Amino acid sequence: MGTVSKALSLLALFNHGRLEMGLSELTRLSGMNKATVYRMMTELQAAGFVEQMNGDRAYRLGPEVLRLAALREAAVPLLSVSRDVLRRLCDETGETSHMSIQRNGQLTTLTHAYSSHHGTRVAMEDAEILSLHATGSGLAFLAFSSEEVVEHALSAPLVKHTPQTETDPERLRQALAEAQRSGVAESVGGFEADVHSHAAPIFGADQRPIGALAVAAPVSRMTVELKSRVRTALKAAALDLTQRTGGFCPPGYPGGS
Amino acid sequence: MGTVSKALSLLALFNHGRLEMGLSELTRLSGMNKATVYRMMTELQAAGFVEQMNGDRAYRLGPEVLRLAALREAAVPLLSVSRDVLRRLCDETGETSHMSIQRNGQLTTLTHAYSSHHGTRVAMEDAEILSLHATGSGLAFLAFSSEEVVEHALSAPLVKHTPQTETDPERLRQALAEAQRSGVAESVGGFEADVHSHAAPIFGADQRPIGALAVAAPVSRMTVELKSRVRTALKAAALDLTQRTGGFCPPGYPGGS
DNA sequence: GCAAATCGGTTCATTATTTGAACCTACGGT
DNA sequence: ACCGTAGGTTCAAATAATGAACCGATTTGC
Repeated sequence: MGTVSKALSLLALFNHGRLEMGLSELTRLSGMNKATVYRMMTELQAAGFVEQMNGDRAYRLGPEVLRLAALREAAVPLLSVSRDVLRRLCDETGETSHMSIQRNGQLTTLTHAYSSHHGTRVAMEDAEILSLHATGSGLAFLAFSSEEVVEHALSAPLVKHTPQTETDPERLRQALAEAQRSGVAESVGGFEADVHSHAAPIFGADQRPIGALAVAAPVSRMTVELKSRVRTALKAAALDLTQRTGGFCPPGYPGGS
Repeated sequence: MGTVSKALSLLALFNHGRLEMGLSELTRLSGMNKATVYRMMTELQAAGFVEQMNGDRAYRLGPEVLRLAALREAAVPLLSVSRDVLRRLCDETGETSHMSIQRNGQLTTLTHAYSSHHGTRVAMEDAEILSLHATGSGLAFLAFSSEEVVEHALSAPLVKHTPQTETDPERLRQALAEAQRSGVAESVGGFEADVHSHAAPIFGADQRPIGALAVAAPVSRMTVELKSRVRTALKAAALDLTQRTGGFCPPGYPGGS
């Protein structure tokens, strides 16, 4: 692994639980030498990828990532299109919706929308990592991924996030088969208790899944009628998002050619 | 300069005019050896900072920058607060509004909002680099920056973007003095012909300016009445944004304590 | 109130990595 | 067939990364 990769791996250590980190923490988590980490952070800081605030010695992500994200959006308008699609998906279903993309074997939520239709709703945070086996999004993504990806995901230890989390590979494969048939995957309380999530995959220009679109509702509100409405709206929204971002559905995908 | 900085400088080459670049172009622009650039781009790609699409060999920014931007937003909610502030600023003035931040001596627009009040409006792109001497945003930023920053900006060759661009350092300093008094800077057709922009600075936790908030209108619509409304709304909006992002106005700033 | 631990930051000889000229193959234009 | 340019690869030489030890300042434990 080159020096550049090591430096970038420091950025990968940031997540929702660790929005700020000191030098020692970065050193511990990365397993690298303190001097090495220090020099790398100094270079990352000079480039604006991280910053150290007033007096505080902790590092946090810097403004340059915003500039790059804006440019990425200019090249591939995934977020702006998603926000539009999510807004309508929310309005149609009355529930929280969110979009996530895959990177490095992980699904990360990037944006979400809330409905004001109900007093209670499922709360979301952007940049959260979703479990592949325990969320609707994860299952929707896996259902249309290659066998190697599925095998890799299901052979790893399957975390039991809640008592309801399904961790039996055989039954998970059944869920994937069902999602392949209908185009929509679901998970009931698998990631967070009391949350029933439906999700459909988003495809890239190469017809492979790049992420997922999901609707998350409290278990108590998920009636047969709402399920039907969610599934219909979700399929249309995912197809819309795929097409408007220059993607194509694979031949076997139900509903969209 | 270390290897990491060199690799990150490759990312800095991306801008609105160059959303995608091939290996040769990157090599030429960076002035580095082709093999070096190739290895660095390979590492950046492995980390998800750039990607090469199907068959096409050109590189573009990758999905990892979106994840980092979402985390930066979680730590410092500048964009989300800005979008809210810009929306209202638009509604109040009926004109296009935008927000930009400073990085490395350059002002980059990060987000904007349009009004649907008029049939015509000033068009914006995110991630555009704003001239410091020829835009309201640039002048608003400089007006509250240190003397070294102002001197550095005004001693560099001042590009004449349009026939109306003011390039006389002496008169620009007068404009800065006026902005210091009122808290709002303006530029009439200095960056793009027929665009009249007003702007106010945004301050960080250290009381130094971090960027600017601006309203851009067609010159023909900028009446005395509208100017007055824009200036009032802008001052309130900039103060609001500064405070809601944890910033503080400097002692000498008019209007805000 | 003192000692030990921890923090961010720095040094410098050793070592491993980066570097770059040259080379390869493919492709499009003339 | 020739030339220019593209992306990608090789390997000896040169340069930059590394890490143990060290420093001063806080913080923690007792």
